[in-house]
This record gives sequence, C-alpha cells and structure tokens, in this order.
Amino acid sequence: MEKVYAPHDIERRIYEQWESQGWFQPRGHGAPYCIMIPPPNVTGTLHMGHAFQHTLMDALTRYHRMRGDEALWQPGTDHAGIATQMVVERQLEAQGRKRSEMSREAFVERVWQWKGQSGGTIASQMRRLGDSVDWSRDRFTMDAGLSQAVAEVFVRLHEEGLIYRGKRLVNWDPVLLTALSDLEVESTEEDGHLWHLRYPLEDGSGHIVVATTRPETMLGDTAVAVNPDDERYKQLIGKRLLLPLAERSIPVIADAYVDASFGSGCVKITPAHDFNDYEIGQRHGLEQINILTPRAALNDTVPARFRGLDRFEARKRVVAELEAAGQLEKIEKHRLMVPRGDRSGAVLEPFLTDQWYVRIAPLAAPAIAAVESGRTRFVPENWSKTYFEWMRNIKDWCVSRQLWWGHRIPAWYDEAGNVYVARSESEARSKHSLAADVPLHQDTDVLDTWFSSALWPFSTLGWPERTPALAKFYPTTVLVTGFDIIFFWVARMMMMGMKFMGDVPFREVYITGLIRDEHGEKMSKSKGNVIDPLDIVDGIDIESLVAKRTSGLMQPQMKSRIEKATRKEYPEGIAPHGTDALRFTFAALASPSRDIRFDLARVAGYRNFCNKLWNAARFVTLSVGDESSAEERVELSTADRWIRSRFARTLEAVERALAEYRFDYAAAALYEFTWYEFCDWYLELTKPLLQSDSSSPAARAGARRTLLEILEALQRALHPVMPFITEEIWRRVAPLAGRAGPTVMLAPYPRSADFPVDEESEHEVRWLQSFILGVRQIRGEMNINPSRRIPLLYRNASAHDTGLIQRHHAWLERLAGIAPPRELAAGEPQPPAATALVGELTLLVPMAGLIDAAAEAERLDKLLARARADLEKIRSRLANESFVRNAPAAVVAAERQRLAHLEQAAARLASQLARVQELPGPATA
RNA sequence: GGGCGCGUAGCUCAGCUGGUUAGAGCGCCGCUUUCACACGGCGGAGGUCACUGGUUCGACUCCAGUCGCGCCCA
Repeated sequence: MEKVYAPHDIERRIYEQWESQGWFQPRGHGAPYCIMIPPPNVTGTLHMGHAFQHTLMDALTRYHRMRGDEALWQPGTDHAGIATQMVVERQLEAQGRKRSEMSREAFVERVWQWKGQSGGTIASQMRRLGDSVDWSRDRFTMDAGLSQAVAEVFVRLHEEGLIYRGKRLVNWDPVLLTALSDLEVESTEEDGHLWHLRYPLEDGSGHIVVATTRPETMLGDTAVAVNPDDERYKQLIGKRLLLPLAERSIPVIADAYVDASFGSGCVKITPAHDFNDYEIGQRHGLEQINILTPRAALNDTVPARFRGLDRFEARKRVVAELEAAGQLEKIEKHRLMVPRGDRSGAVLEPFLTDQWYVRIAPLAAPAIAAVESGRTRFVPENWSKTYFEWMRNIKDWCVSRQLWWGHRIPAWYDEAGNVYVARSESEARSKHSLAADVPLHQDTDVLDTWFSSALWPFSTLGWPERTPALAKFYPTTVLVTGFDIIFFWVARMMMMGMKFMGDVPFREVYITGLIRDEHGEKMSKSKGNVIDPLDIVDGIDIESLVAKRTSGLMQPQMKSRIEKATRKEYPEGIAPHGTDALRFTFAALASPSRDIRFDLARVAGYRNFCNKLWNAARFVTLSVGDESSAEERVELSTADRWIRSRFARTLEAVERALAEYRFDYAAAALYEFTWYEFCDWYLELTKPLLQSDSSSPAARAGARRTLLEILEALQRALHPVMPFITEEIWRRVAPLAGRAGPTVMLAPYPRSADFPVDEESEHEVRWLQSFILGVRQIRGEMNINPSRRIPLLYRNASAHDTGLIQRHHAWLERLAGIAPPRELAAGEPQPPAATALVGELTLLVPMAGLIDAAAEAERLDKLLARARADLEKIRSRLANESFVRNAPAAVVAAERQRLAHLEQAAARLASQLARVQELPGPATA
C-alpha cells in the first residue's frame, strides 16, 4: 500500500466497476427502500447543495442496501422550462439570432440539441461523487412516459373540474412574456414615490385627492374608493368624478378594504392592473380596462398621445401633464414592495390574460390531513409548520406558461374558440364527435415545470401504468430536499400523490440545511462565490478558479470584485481532497440547523482522516503479514475485548443517529472510534504484543484476528459515507478477515450484536488510560522528550492496582514510555518526584535531572485549585437541604461519592505540593 | 403585520425529554521527524452558554420579556 492515500487513482476505477456490474439496481427480497432524486435542471451543473444532498441520499441508500433492504435510488433530471429556454435564447442571441424569428419546432429542436450536449454533465458529476443511483431507470421530465403522465393528470383534473381556464389577473413578466405563479415572484422593498393626484368632482364642487405609487395606471381607473366609515368622505359616496387625462366619468364607491389612515384615505381603483383593485372591482361590478400591451407599453384604450409609450415613460408623461394641469398635489418619497420575476428580474405587471388554473383547495385538504395524521412526517418536525402555513393559505395555481419549452397543454380549440381537453388531438375528436376535417389547433402554452415534477414520485415508476415498480416502491421511503422548495415541490407532490395514487408520495421528508459560503452568503453564480464540488475533489489552481467564476456573468461589472475576493479566499487555489473527504464533510455538517457554512478547512481535516484510515489499514496488513490465523488457538486480550466492545457501542450510536437522520452524530461516532479508539489506543496496544517474542502465539493470534475483524467491519460501517476508500481497503482486508464477496457495497452492514459489550475490559482500559495519561501529562508539561524512557515509582496501590500493573506492565511501559514501575517499599523515603493520581494509586516520576521543582509545584497548584473549586461547588450543593431532600437519591449519592473522591485527591495533592515546595529551587546550571 | 429560526471557546458548529468537570473540528502554545500515518504523535491554554426576570433543590437546556441578526409569507 502507498504511504499516503491517493483517492484520484482509485475512485473512477471503482465506480466503473460498481456500475458495470449492475450493483446499483434494487436486489433481493428485503423491504423496499426508495428515494426519489430531486431532479436537477438537465442543462445545469451540480452545485455544493446538490452534492450535499446527494451525499446524504447515497449514504441512506447504501446503508439500507447493506442492511438487506431492496433499495432504489431513482435518478433523473428536470427540463426546467423558463431557465432552459432563457439559456438557449441567450445562446441564439450570441449568434445574432432571435427566437421570435424562428419556428417553434426549430427552437424546440435547438433546445433538445442543447440538452443532448450538456445533459451529460450532471450524470458525470454524480458518478464522480459516487452516487449509487440505478442508472437503468434514469428519467427525464420530458420523456414520452412522463409526458403521458402529465397529459393524463391534466385531463383527469379537468374532467373533475379541478382545472379550469379563466381570464384573471396574473403575475405577468413583460420581458419573458409569460405568466408566473405566485411562487416565482420575488418582492423586495425599493425606493419609490407616492404621487398625490387631484380628481375633480363632476358637479364642479371641488376635487378629491388619491395617492398612488404607479400614476400611469390612472388611465385605467374605473372608480375611487373610500372607507364607508370615513366621515370625511361619506357625503361623496355615489358622486362621480372626472378622470383627468382620460376624460372619463368614474364613481366614488365605498369599500371596507380602504385604509382611511393611509395617504389621503381615497384609493384609485384600477381593476385590470392591481390585485386588490381587481377584488374590489369584482365586488362592485366595475369595468376592467386593460391599458397595457404584453410588453408593458400603453395600448389603444388610452388617449392617442400616450399610446405605445413604455410604462415608465408613460409614468413621466402622466405626471408631467397632471402637474401642468394643476392636478398634482404633491410627491412624497415612499418605500414600496416591488414584485420582480425570479428569472428575469423584470418588474412584473398584474395583467389580465386567459390562463389555466388548478383549483387547489380540494387537493390541499387531503395533503394537509396526511401530514397532520403523521402519514408523512417532516424531519426536523418543525418544518411541518411551514408546510401547513402555506397549504392553509394556498391560492389557485396558475399552471400555463407562455413558453415554447415544456409540456404543451393538452387542449384544442376549434375556429369558434370552443376548447376540448383530451390526451391527444384524436381523442379530442372522438370524445367530442368532431369530424376529421374540423380544423383544431392545440393550445400554444406549456405547463409550469413544477406541474411535471409534482408527479415525479409516481411518473418515474411508470404511472399511469400500474407497473410492478410502482406497486413496490410507492409510497417512497423518504424525500431529501431543502426547505426552499417545500412550497414549490414538496407540497405539490403531496397533493398530486394523494390525488392520483391515493397515498402520500413519501413517508418522511428530511429537510436539509442550505449550504452557504464561508461568510454565510448564499452561493450563487452572480455573487461569484460558487464552488464546483468536483474542484474540491480534484483540486483547481487559482487561475482556473478565477476564470470559472468570472466567465459568463450576467453582470460583467462584478468581475473584478469577484476576482479579488476569490484570490483572497483561495490564494493557492483549492487542493485536491478526494470524494470521500468531501462526502464525510457533508455528513459531519448535516446537523439540523437551516444554514450551513461551508468551511474548506473542515474538508482538509477529513482528508487527513482518510489518510489516517488508510495508514491504519497499512499497519494492519503489514502487522498481520502472511501468518494465517484461521487454525491457530486464539486468545483475546483485554485490549481485543475492549475494542470489540467499543465498536459495538459505536455501531449502536450510528444506528440511532441514522434512524433520526443525524448524519453529524453518525459521522462523529465513526470518526471518534476510528481515530481516538482504534488508532490512538488499540493499534498502540497491539504493538507490544505483536512486536515482542515474549507474548504467546495465541495472544498474537488474538490481536491479529481482532485487528482484521475490526478493520474489516469498520470499512463496512464507514462505507455509506465514504464509499471509495472503504471499498479499496475492504478488498485487501476482507479475504484476510475471512469474509468473502466481490464488494463491500453488497456486504452486510455490521450490527452491534456482532460485537460483545465487555464492561470489564472497558473498565480496565479506562484504568490503563488514566495511568498512561497521568505520566504523559507530567512528561508533556515538563517538556520531556517523548522518546526518553523515564523511571516510575508508585505507592498506595490496592491489590487491584497491583494486579493490573503486573498484568499490563508491557502496555504501561510502552505507552507511557516508562521503565518497569517499582512500588515504593514500606518505610522507603520518597525521592523528590512529580505526581499523578490514578484513583487511589499515586504515581511518582522522580525528578532527578528531569523535572524542575518549581514547575511541578506550579502544575500541582493548578490541579489543586481546580479540585478545590469543584469541591466548593459540591459542598455547597450538598449543604443545601432541599437539594438533598428533593433530588433523586441516585443524584445525591453520586455527589457524595464524588465529594469523597475529590477530598481525598485534594488532600494528596496538597501534601505533595507541600513536599515539592520544600525542595531547593531549580539548579541554575 | 403573520410565521419560523439564530445568538455557546479566536473561527465554524454540536449539546436529546433540566442533574457530575459545557463538547467537537479548525486555529493557537509547548515537546517531538521512534520502525502505519508530520495529511503524524504527546501534552496544554481557551467559554459570566446575548441580556433581564421567572419556574425549580438545581437552568446552556423550560417560561416570559429585552437587545442584536437572519429567512419565509402578506
């Protein structure tokens, strides 16, 4: 084996073998275990958040596969309608072409080309990350089968009246020229103005003042509203106003919606361009005047001189003309919420158009009930509140998008404008008895991308066909995703699953935190702080990293800032760490908190861990040599029994942690066991045995067997999180440990019951550790060279202590670096010495030439102070009568025992301190 | 305005249903290139658990409030 672990050489080779052997496919007859991948954008790349979630999904899948479950991790990708269309449009622009000059067919063909070209990126990233997905079942939301599911769902919902078409206000993106759902709107507070406009009364008896943040919309006003209880305006209700500029007559109406304390207390009502006004308009039967074109310029309903003006240009003109006419009372600065499209960034317009909607309330009710009843459980549980909050206030879902890339809406129109919803044009004809020569044209809109992803848990399994896979794996076991898409995706899958499968899509929803950069900022291309997970795996030099972060920016002016920050953060670029180190980091970071700052130093730490594990394997294989231990007589030492016992406890902890998705606990338990128990203690404890001729062959065989068995089982235990290194080590070690099989990934996950808990050995090793630690502390604090053997005396030893010292002297000598310990004879004067306490036992390191008396005095003083501080606390606690009366007896007894121990230790420290203080000062030599 | 969350060692974070001395990684200080590993070994320092009040024999943990920060929804 190489001296340093070299992940690069082995990862690809191993993955290729796993895949080509078909080992990722569900196998066996265990309980079905299924995770649906949240489908990434097919033309995108995986970012750190994906890598994080994939690590957790893969760990779960591998863990359950090894435990004998029939495990399926279903892969696939999403067509990501708007995002993908925008990317391709930008590519066309770069070539001087425009979508609007192409046929729809040609454009869609172009998108498919792009998908074919870039679609492999994600798959290759996933392979490098070690994802054990069943590639034979790979799906894409625009596949024939999934598209059929989409049409089926649309038609059935329509037949039940749960999908309808209507002319309503939608969030309209005037740049992308499409409707958006509420969720795609990002409202931010921005600086603006409040314009106070005078609207004259028709009877000439004066005017009233309305305040607005969007004065251009006044051209579409059809009323002014006041609060019915507002004394100032009561007498005006029912009167008519002359709308300036447009020269139209509009009524003053009363509506409780109006807040009398805001602005003037009078609100202009523009039903076609404001959601609240729309509602008021409905209540009062007001006319809806749409004054905008789809690109948000003024249309022909406004006076000729305003026609064709862009909305913001029109605002200036309207304000200027009103001012000239003396109808502008004042302008105030005002902060307001501005809705923008999450993709385009354009200011959205509430816009009256024909759109398709899903009636959500009947679908939401069962989805809410499923979580209330616990049929689906959120982890951490608190996220269910977010889910409920949204589901209980949910509005109908606008599902049509004016895009070309996506699932075309399965609706056909005849020349009279009648609509026929069907799975296909021919079904539309047969269903509605339309002759073959009746001209029909299909709806030009496509469906919201989330419509198809809402069906993902069953469409990928073959629905609407009742396939065996569907029967076996639905409901799936767990969904692993971020809280940012609980609304977008989780809730919608719940609704569609309940509706079409009659059951929840997943029994648990494990909500992960969001990976942020080292400063806590969300990682994004535009901020220039993204890291490609593979750059951490393989490493990247600083120039390439800068180039990667600054190319293809939407805002090129950010370039120098991004470059500077990148060079500061990663002056040397990023070193290679290997996939396993990255994965282990993700597992270790997966605590229940909602934000996770990613720290590269952490990955470096776990790369070191990989190296530690690798070298432990090296040690074991070298130590065991070729000696076959199979037929020998085997005797297990205290250390052998101890490490088996500790491993059993580790496995218990891991099992408990994974059952509640505490990957951080599982990672910590495995890390601590591997490094602090197996490497730091157990390997060291085997050395005196293996490297000495005086130990018995049976004892050596016991150590060799234990080394191999624990190392082998440890690879299985670590495999779900660190698949590559464990596979590499396991294949070398498993045959030596007597375990057959082609791969660790199909070997059984180790069970705590396989390794007996042994209290006695744990107790003995704790004693050994405290003995060794006592000596090491003296050595460390006195700066004694670790390689120097030091003499050791002891006194006040119980029979138990004496027995342990005799039995384990080889370990004590080796690990504490001492000469054979010698008991101080009765009456023998104690030489000047540094002291350590092991329970009752007192260890003495003679000072001669090694230790400075003053330094030892200082050290003892510190220990004594600590002991006295603790004593003080315990005494006052026990002096408190109500503590003794009310606290559980066990707690009180434990305190009393502690008090006794501490008192004794403090007394001995004090007398030792006095002894040391009497010594002459340090030799000046 | 409604909902959710955070404030613990220099930094990044754990700390479950209240109970010994509040933990980890990284960083820091000292010793150390001994035959698995310097991506290593050994030892050490470092915290008034944001603040105030309450419940309790006992609060980092439960409750109320204050301050600071964040996210989501309107």
